[in-house]
Amino acid sequence: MSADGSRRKRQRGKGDHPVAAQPVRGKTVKEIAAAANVSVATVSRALQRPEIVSEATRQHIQEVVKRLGYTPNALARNLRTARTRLIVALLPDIANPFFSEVIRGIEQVAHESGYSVLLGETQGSLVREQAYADMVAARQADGIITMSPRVPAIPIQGRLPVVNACEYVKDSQICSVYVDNVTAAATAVDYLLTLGHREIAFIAGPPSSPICVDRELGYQRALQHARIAANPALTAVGDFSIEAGERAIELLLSRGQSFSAVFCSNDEMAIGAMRALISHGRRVPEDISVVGFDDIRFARYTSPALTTVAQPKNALGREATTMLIELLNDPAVPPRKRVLSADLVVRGSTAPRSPKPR
Amino acid sequence: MSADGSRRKRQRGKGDHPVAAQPVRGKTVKEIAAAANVSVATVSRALQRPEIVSEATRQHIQEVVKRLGYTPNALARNLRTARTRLIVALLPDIANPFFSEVIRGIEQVAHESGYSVLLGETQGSLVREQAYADMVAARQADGIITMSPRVPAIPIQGRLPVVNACEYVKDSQICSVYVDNVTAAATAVDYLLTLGHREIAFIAGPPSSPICVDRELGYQRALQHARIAANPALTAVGDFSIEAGERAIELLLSRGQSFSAVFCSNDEMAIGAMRALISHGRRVPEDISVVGFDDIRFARYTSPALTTVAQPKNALGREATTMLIELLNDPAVPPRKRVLSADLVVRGSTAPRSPKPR
DNA sequence: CAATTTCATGTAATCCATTACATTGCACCG
DNA sequence: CGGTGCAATGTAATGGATTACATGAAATTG
Repeated sequence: MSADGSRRKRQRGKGDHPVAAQPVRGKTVKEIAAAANVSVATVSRALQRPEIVSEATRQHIQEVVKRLGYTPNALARNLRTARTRLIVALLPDIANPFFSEVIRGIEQVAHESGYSVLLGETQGSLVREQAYADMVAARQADGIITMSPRVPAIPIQGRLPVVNACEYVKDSQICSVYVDNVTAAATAVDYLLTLGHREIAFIAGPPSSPICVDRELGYQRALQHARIAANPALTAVGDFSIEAGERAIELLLSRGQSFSAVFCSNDEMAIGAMRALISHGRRVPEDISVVGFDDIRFARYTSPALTTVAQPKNALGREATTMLIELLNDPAVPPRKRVLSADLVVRGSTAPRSPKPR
Repeated sequence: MSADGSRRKRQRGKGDHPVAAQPVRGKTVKEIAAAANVSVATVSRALQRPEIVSEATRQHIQEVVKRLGYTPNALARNLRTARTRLIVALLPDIANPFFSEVIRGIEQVAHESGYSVLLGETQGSLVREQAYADMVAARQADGIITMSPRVPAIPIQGRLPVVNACEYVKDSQICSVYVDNVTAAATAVDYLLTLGHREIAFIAGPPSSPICVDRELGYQRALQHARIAANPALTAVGDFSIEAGERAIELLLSRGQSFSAVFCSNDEMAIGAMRALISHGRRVPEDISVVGFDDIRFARYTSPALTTVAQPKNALGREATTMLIELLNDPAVPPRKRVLSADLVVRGSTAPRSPKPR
């Protein structure tokens, strides 16, 4: 039958992609068992729990495994055991250096606990987030750490194996780890106030993200404490990119309002802001002070070096992963939100308000 | 034979990790088939190739699937079909912005072809690389794109489903996509020469990476063409980090050799170099010109903005993925090395050699 | 109208490893 | 010496989806 075998009827849908002709399958336990003259069970045991196999058998099997170059099929294993020991970390944007440090923390804890981490870049797209989340529903991964302010829907029963890092969602069922953005932002603005600044502009992040709302809240709260009326004309909104920071400054300057300091919702926008200010002939920090948020690696290397709010990036990652693994080990642990604190790092981009403004 | 025998049953190896008590298993085709009053085959078909199932049945099944919240178990599917439609991209360092753009290119092509991409950060560790590569041997992924100058061993028969991007290995069996680093580096150094520089320092990258050797080669070749004797005292080696760039400058300056320009093997080291130069009272570019390599996103935002060699990052990623998918579809395609070209981007960190040096 | 396709669906084999349960053999006990 | 316990290993069920092959009904053909 099918002497030629190859392209039978093979009718295919239109949206389909070419299919590999290559069903190269690897070695199986069976082959190893045969070669080693033992049963499949013994081979499996020799590999999974060597201590319950006799010394001689174990060595013999290991030798055969090595000689034949056998790697157990993880799909079969995971199918059977219903665990993958794999965590997917969703990051909105690899290009954003803020996340790299968080990832480090995630990987550290994951590896300590015998998990592997795979990263999925979502570029803020819900579709992409959902696609990666579906891997959990499809049992290809055990859990998810997401750094967007959203939790994808996963149609499984019981607790969602999802932890929110850096961001958080209202849903009290979802574990989160993040910093106290209100306080952190207020601290930064307070610092500007102590430097004598009164007209402090604010470059906000996307309002869809709760942490951005919080940062704005902190900004307003600090002003309020100092009995300074909020001036909506001093606020611009950006999307976290360097370019957005530049555009925000263009906008602020075009409004004709004077200001002697800018607080930015993240470092990249601060970098853009500094650049735009300089290209408009303002000196940083002599004319205008700039403060960022995150303390990305490059913040130290801008000139002037950026004063910013340092998030405990590594700790955020570590803590999130710890929570996720806890939850994977025991779905009954109560959900919790863990709030870390962030510290202001003073560098060269801030200075006391100069006597003659503008 | 376990003379110890202490904890009888449930005895576990020492390196073991806690095991979840939760074998929460999801819905299965069987349940859906039962609920929809059809056979499992029909359910599977309705989901995989809807066009071969009758309109009515298909709709009915889809309704049931939705109602019951069913997601097919990908492990079972992949086990059966021996394909995962998953590509793992190994990147040495997420913190390095160079790779982000490459990843973009990878994801674009992958998605167009119905593949998902997962990223594995290796931090240059062979062990980590190997761990991710093993996923292919274990059939958890179809192929690998690696951005290190190494190809992990994968014990499978036939062609290794591996493509090297940005870097390349000697092995002619392995597909690679990279830029002509020799020419690119030479172009950059030529440019410095046309600006009148004669004493050009070089900050090399790790010599373990062929592309770094090539960049050094390009540097030397350009000097040679200009009949300038190579001066080993003007070369320092770094590991691609900003800090390495700073240290390299410290070293070069400490040697007491004068130089009016520095060519760096990547942008981050160039950023570090600029910073170190400035903190030593040298002006960039008035006293010393600096050139980088890669054209990372931040290169445009340093002050002065960095002159650098722009790699076609997106194209590198796209091309590598195209190759990999080709190879996955037909393991018989001949291996090839694809060399793209890189362009010099002139910005503010370079200037003609000033008349009075030092 | 009988013969032949075609279509829609069902039955059951298959992918590969894990593991509950069964079996064997030996040491040790009273 | 028969019985008990344990270590080592084997047999076979299991996980969940895909799909070759089989079947029956409807459509087409001469």
